[in-house]
Order: sequence, then structure tokens, then C-alpha cells
Amino acid sequence: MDALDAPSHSQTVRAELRLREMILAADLAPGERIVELALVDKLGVSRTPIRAALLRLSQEGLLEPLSSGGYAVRTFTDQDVSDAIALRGMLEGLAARLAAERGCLDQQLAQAHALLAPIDALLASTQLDEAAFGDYVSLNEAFHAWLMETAASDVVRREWERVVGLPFASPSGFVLSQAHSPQARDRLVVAQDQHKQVLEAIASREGSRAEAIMREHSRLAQRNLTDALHRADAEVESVVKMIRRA
Amino acid sequence: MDALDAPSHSQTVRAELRLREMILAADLAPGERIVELALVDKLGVSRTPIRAALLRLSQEGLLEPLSSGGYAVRTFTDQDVSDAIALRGMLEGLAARLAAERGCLDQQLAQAHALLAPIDALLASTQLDEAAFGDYVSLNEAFHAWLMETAASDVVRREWERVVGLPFASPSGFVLSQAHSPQARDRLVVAQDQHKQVLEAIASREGSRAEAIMREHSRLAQRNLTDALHRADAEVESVVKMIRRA
DNA sequence: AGTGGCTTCATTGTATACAATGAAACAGCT
DNA sequence: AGCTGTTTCATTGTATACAATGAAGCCACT
Repeated sequence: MDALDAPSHSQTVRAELRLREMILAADLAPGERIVELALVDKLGVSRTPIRAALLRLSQEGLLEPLSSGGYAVRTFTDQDVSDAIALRGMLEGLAARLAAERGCLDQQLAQAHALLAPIDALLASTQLDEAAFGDYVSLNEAFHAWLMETAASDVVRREWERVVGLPFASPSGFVLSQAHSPQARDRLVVAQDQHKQVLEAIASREGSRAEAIMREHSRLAQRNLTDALHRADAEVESVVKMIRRA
Repeated sequence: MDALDAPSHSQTVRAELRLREMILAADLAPGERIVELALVDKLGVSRTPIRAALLRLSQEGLLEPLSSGGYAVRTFTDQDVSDAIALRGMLEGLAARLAAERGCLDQQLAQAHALLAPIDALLASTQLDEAAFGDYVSLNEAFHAWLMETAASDVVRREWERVVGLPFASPSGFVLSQAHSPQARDRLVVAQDQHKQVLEAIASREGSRAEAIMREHSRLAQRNLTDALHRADAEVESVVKMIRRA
């Protein structure tokens, strides 16, 4: 019928993407039970692809299965959030170690430098505007993606993608929400230094150093998140809603 | 129709379990494309629950989606196997650290001791029979499960279960296949020592020590696997088939 | 004989109809 | 009035029919 929405792939994939959006936008309230027929109306697809999408989202951890059947939007505790970030840190640490120990091509190192240079350029200015933070987020995500690429381990990659799928665990999860905080730029400076150091460690094949740096790197995300939770920033309101405070 | 098979839960769950078995028994050959209609005949359920089961197994990593649609039984490289075991080591290391840092109840420590004591009893004999190895496997798995329980982190638990779902990454993956090897008992002795040490570390809240021990512990599995691959033991033939040698 | 295009068919993706199940509302009994 | 058994209904689980898609085989043409 309405093919105006998105010329994308299958109905299932579209349903999954739209449901993801709806969950992250708190359009489906955390804790709320998901009723399939309601989604049939709202998304304009039949139950079959919707069920497939729900199953996928459940496996990804955004929905939790109800004992009586069906699903509810999952809520996360503070501890869940903290653990997820720690987990990402471990996975990226492992990836960094693998990249270092198994070695990587000069071309790949060049790619990484090409990602980090624009970040340096950004940080040259002592006063960063909104757009600068947006650019940082993109470049940062690209760098983390580069790392997983370079580790060249499907197994690690798969788990990383799963963890990063959790809205608050992504590499630059709450950077944007910190944009107006006084120490915002300084944190980015620290993060960028870690980027450079891990790259150097990988290049010189220092596996455990690379691992340690990426682990520590993830603690920046922890701090950003903690701060964001304390201010209950409007910008991240929807995601914060998924976290039921202890 | 035939309700003799299993009085278990839903069709979907039964289908998933049976498919799992079939994959692990190499009843569905690695690399082979999965044809849904064939399974309809073989399992006696309609396509719907079968598709759900396939989707789940694909998310778990036992099947890989084909670009043209449908799935194939996934094959793993030596490196995949190694990475998966390393990953389990990291997850269990993280779990041990969490358990240590956040502390656990005396009752839980008692439970763990209750699991380790029978292993000591087993190892008292210098010559272990088949049954002894079987008992070891059960107790070992229970101990690892205890660890994840004690870490009390849903996020970590979920990922651990996913990794352990890979046939060769489970805590006592190839112990049985090593039963007739001369150093078999000695490896169990070492493993049991690590069990005790990690327990002690957790009890005295030494987080990073607990973590390090569990990481190292996973390397025993690496060794068992390497050995098993070298002999191509008949007992593990089906699982080995999933690993395409480099 | 080789190659391009077409046709056919096997197989998956999607929609919908039906069955089973659990929860809420209601009525009847104590 | 409170409790319990029953009934009803909403909602999910399952089966199947239909549409779409991609691959293999075949034929004609060069």
C-alpha cells in the first residue's frame, strides 16, 4: 500500500527498525506490554513480520519475554547500564589486544589516523559548538567500528554489536547530552588521547597495553552517563526513562 | 498428532531444541543450506514455529543468514573457536570480578564449596573412569553456572549464555574427549585448583585476582580443544566438523 | 559449440484464518 | 459483603494459503 515510507528491504527489517525507533523514543513506554495487533495498525504490516521483528528485538535485549507470552519493553537498572558499559569495554579491550597481537596492515593504521586527525582538528578550537560534538560522535563511532574491523574476529564483533545495540552502551552514548557541560571538551581531549595511545599500542603490538587502554576508555562513558542521569537532561529523556532508578 | 516425543512447552521451543541437537550431531551438515519444508516433514510442525526457531538459532550464532534468504549451518574457523573461548574467559573473568567487588553472601560461598567438594572426592582416585569424567563435567558446569549466578548481572549473564551456546565454547567443552589422554587427570587437578583460588579471591573480595584466574582458567579449554582437534577423536567428530581447518 | 535470454521451479517472505490459552469481569453462593 | 467458580474475551501460538524472488535448466541464436 503505502510505499512512501522507506524503499528499504524486507517488511521484517523495516518493522524492526521502526520498532527500535519507537522504543528508543519511548513511544512504546518502558515496561509496557507490546500488543501485536496494535502494531499491525501502526506499522501497516501483518503480524508475521512484526513477530519476527519482536523476536529479534527480544534476542537483542530491548524486549523481555513475558511468562504468559508476548513481550514487554525492557527496563534497565543502574547496574545493568554500568555492566553493559563495562562489557563493551572488555570487548573493545579484547579486540584491541587481538588487533595488536595478530598485527594489522599499514593501510589499516593509516585509516585509523585518517579518522583521528579530524578529531584533533575539532579539538583545536577551545570552544566547541553543537555541530562539533555531532562530528565528534560520528568520528568516534567510526573509530570504534574501525577497531572491531581490525580485530577481525567475527565472534567478538557479533557480541560487540549486540551490546552496542543497547541504547546507553554505545561508544559515544551520552556525549551529546554532555555538550553543554563545562568539562565536556576536556573529556573529549582525554578520550582522544586514549584513541591515540591505543593506536600506538596496536601498532607496536603491545597487546595488554592496548587492552588496558580500551577498558579504561569505557569508563569515560560511565562518567558521562552518571552525569547525564544526575541532570535528567531533556535531550536524553527517552533513554533515561528505560532506566529505573534504584 | 504425535505427542509422544516430548510433553514440553511450545512447538517453537521443541523445534529449537531438536534443531540444536541435529546441528550438533551434524545431522544437518555444516555449511548446508537449511530448507524449511524438509524440516516440516522431519519435525512434524508447521513452518511458523520452525522459522521462529531458525531465527533464534541464527541470533545465537549457530546458523548464518544467506544473502538470498534462508540460513545455512554455520562453520567456524580455528580462530573463531579460539576467540569464543577467550570471550568466555573474559565474561567469566568479569563475572568473578563483579562477584568479588560487590560481595556475595556466605550462603552462596557455601553453595560453591558444596560443588567443589565432590570434585575433590573424584580426584582423590589416581585413576579416573568414564563415569568420573562425566560427573566432573556436570559439577564443573554447575560451578561455572554458580559463578554467573553470583555475579548477579543480567547483562553479563545473557552474553555468557550466548557464547556458551556455541558447542565448543562451553565450560567443559572437550573434557570428555580428553578422558583417555594421559595428562587428563592432571588438567582436572589444575582446573580444580583454579576453582578453589577464584573462590578464595571472591570471598576475600580480590576483584582483579578473581578476574585473572578465570581468564587463565579458560586457557585450559583452549588446550583441550587444540588436543582434540589434533586427534580428531570420534567422540567429538560431529562438533569438529563444524570447524573448517585453516 | 558457446552464449544470451527466457522459462520454470524450488524456496522463502508475507498475509490471514484458526486454535489455545490466560486474564478479567461477572454472577452466584455462603 | 466477600469469595469462588464460571464465562467471556482479548491476545498470542500455530497452520496454511498466497506472493515474490532468485536460481537452475533449457532453448534458440550466433
